Amino acid sequence: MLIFSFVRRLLKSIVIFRLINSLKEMKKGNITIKDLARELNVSPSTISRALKDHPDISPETKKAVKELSEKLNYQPNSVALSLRQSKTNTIGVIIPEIAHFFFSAVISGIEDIAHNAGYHVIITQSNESIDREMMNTKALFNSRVDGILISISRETNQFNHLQQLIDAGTPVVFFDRVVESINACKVIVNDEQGAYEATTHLIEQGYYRIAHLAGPQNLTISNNRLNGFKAALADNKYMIDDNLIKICGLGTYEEAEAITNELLDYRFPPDAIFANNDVAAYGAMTAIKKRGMKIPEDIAIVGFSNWRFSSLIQPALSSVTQPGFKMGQEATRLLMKQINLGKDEEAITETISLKTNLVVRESSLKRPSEQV
Amino acid sequence: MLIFSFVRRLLKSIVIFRLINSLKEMKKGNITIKDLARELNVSPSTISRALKDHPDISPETKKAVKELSEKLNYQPNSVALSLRQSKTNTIGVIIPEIAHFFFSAVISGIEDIAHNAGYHVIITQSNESIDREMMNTKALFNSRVDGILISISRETNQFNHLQQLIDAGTPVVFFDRVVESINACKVIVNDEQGAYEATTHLIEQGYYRIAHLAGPQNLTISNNRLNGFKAALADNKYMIDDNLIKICGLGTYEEAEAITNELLDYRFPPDAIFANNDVAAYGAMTAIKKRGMKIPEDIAIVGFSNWRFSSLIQPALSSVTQPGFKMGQEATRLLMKQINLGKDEEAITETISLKTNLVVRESSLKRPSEQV
DNA sequence: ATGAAAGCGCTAACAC
DNA sequence: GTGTTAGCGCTTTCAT
Repeated sequence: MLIFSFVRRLLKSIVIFRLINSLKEMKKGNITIKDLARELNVSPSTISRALKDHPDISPETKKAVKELSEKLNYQPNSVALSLRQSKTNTIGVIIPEIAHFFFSAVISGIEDIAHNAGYHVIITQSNESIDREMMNTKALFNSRVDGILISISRETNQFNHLQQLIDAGTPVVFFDRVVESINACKVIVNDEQGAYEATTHLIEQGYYRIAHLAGPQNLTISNNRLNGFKAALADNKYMIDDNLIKICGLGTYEEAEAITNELLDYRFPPDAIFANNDVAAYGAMTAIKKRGMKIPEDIAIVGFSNWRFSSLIQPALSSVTQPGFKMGQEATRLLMKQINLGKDEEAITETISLKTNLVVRESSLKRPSEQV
Repeated sequence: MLIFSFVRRLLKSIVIFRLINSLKEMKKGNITIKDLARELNVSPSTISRALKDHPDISPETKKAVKELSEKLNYQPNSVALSLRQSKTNTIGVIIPEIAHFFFSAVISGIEDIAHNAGYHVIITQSNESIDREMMNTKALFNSRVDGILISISRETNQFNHLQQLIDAGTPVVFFDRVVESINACKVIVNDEQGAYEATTHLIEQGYYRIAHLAGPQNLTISNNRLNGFKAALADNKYMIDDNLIKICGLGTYEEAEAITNELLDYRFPPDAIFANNDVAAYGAMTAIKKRGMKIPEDIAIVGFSNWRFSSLIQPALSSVTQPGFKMGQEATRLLMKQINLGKDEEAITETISLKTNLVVRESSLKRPSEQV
């Protein structure tokens, strides 16, 4: 009688214990290795080893551990792991703007490679502000990301925060908007070649008075594009007419519109315009349309493209597009290479230059000879 | 003499120690609280407290600590913090596709709110695959993110992984593509109202035979849009002609093109088309153009928009656009609310329905009365 | 084949 | 006002 009662109480307390236990687990859903250990009467280390198929562990133990972990839906805590191994399996990305076709394509490429390599991707945007870029660099560093991919903001004119990052040993890869003066891995678009191709294409189509709406000359990309433009003219024995090269320093489409109007007012106006970017192309298009002129019958346009206005101009105009997805992929590959570098191997500082794509819209380019 | 020599040796050893120390720090750039403590001959806890302006710490100590931490550029290790507080200050996002205008706008909205709340954002994409979606859910859970924002993949037809997540206590907010059967926070677009507005707009412009290219009727959104369309007709005392409602089940533009051709072959063809999505709109546009008909002189089109084809149709056609940025913001706000909920407060399960925007292109809509 | 113990970097309850 | 200690969850020597 007494024994019976004792056993009953024991059972009851066990049941209650289990109940409380599972309730607790329900509530915070965080089963740990300790929990498994307690349940199976082994030490945490055994669980840890069993879960990773360590050869020392007996098959029975392994089986038991795996079954229980399955049953309780044990999920390892990556944060603890990160702390232990000083490795987060996470990379950080800093870009000027997310909702931008080019950059979202880049992110997609980054995620593609990172995911396959077992890495997470933390996205931050600088919104073209250097302050925010600095905050993001610091925050990502504090999160101990294993590497950082960055395209600098338009405002960024000093680079201490980036140099510090590199000096602290964080692998960094720059893409698209890179810092010339920093010795690091970079992935860029071959703007010069893109501009060269676009201009050559215009020439091949028979255009002979091609203007260029250039970007601010302190930006490397603007300069490269201008150089590509000039090189194409030179290689085709065209004269370089400085009156047909106009710098749009503000970057607004109103400016481009005004400048295009100047060009159109020439006694011998251009028959084609190569625009440094889509904003300029849009401005040019606006000016032309307002005059009741037709594209491409009266004048052709090709522009480097970019998201903000692309939905407005892409269908109408030919463009030189940047390979965003590929850029994301290549940058991430480069980063992975650096991350997996042995401690004592020397850092790599490769620069990859990607080709642009020339997208020709029939409606925007015709041989003048085919015009009425 | 002897004393002098001793002092010199002492100084020398100190200098060497410092040198080695700073070299070590240079190499891995990871100054810890312990390092600061050792340097200042205080305990780590004092450093910790001094850095967070704990009232117990003397002003002098605080000053010394802050100066040193500044000098050595100490950066707290967020991983350790996360482990300690079981809080990562990170939220996870699972979307079908990143390089999609709508979704990148959503991400941007998410990052906006998250950043201001001091959170990081981890982006993962499911690529419309349920397997990958499940992997991502698990990986994010393992990373112990403080909450998850998700738009389910097109393939997702069972929801255990999501229900488990919620049961485990992870705050979850669904957006755009939500799961009806799960009780959780959701942010959606009011498709019915959007369709209603677009249709009403066509009616107001004087169109009187409006066809609808509908989507597969198992998708809630298609159904909602169809309902909005019908409601607008009904409210304007238009007859609902089932012959003018065509379901495009495949979702290809070729299908939409073929169906549009059917419509155009009617003895009394429609004078306007309201397309369930941009693919359908594009198909309709193609069919119309191939017949040499003009938009909108011969027939008008309005479509729900979405990125893939938007650069092709947006400039030409009016559209109903989804507020991606705002959706990201609202979803994140909702998530933050849940995260900041006291342990014992009951979960919230709010649903927010956002308005669409009707974007009217002059070139795509004219009063028939103004036609020749 | 398994356990005990230390430690990744930080904080907070508890001493003194 | 400051130090000691324990512990977040996990791995990994070193014992046994």
